[in-house]
Amino acid sequence: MLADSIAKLIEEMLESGGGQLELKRNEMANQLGCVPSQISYVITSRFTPERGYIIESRRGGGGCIRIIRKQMHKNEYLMHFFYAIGDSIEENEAMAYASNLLDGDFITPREFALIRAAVTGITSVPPAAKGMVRADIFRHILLALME
Amino acid sequence: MLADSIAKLIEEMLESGGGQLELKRNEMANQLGCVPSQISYVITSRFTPERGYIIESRRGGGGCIRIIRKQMHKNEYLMHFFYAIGDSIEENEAMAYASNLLDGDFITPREFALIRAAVTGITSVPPAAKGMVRADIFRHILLALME
DNA sequence: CGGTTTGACTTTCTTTGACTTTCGTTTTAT
DNA sequence: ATAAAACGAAAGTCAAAGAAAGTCAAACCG
Repeated sequence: MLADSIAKLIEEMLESGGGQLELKRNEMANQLGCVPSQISYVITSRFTPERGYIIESRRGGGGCIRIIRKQMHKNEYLMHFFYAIGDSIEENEAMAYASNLLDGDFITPREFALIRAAVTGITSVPPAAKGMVRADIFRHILLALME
Repeated sequence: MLADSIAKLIEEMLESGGGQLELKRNEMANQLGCVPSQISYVITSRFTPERGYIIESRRGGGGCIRIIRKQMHKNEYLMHFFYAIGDSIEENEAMAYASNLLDGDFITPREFALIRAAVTGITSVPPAAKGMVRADIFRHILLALME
């Protein structure tokens, strides 16, 4: 469906733009072969404030639409962990961090279990490298939690 | 009887879809030569929540009906993936599995993002070994989801 | 009578296009 | 040279048409 593929495109652009994007309505509509108001429809029906998006726009020559995915202060907290990790981390350290996240209601018990599975599930890596791989994974997970 | 054969068809589709399916009501009715509301009747009379089914739908252009079997049994479904993985898996394969889990409501969007983070976050592993590490992690995660 | 079948009608979501508003630029009048 | 007017290029709005699923009551078997 048209609306869905536009929404997907916008989400991808948001992703690669780190939560922000600017688009030209007419241009986009042209590329997708649809009428410009279709873009408006998708934005107003899918990227609403209730779902955590801020929309700004400017009309006239050189106008555009900006979409911003709101992020909460939670991210600052997560960032704190992100920098604390360093480039290698032991299993128990990682799980201590995860416990903090759970305690602070930043993750659910299931998500906690999932993180433990990921962090302890790297059996096929040489022992010397495990710490680095763990840190890798954990940092990526933190980033995912910030979305 | 009509209702029974529709129910049978849906059950078969559920089976081959690993417990989930998406159908277009009008299309199906057309193929079976019956009125669309007959499909609705079968779904509401046979695939009820009490019998372990989740029904979702969307109206309008491109709309559809999704049926998910949740009772019989989550772990069976997860096991299916567990064995399908093998001892090495590519990123896109892994994410395809994860998408299925998401579609089937076995994981939340956040959990999906978390899995992606784990699966794509193993940058500090020699390319040749990545597949194995990924498979490791993914299997562990599946086990975690089974509780 | 109880479960089926049907079809008319409703609701929801999508698509389109005509018309409006806003903004930057360019032209014109003083 | 400057202020006003005109123009064109966006985006906004809205209503109508279209596409699908939902509802419900009447008719129809068993």
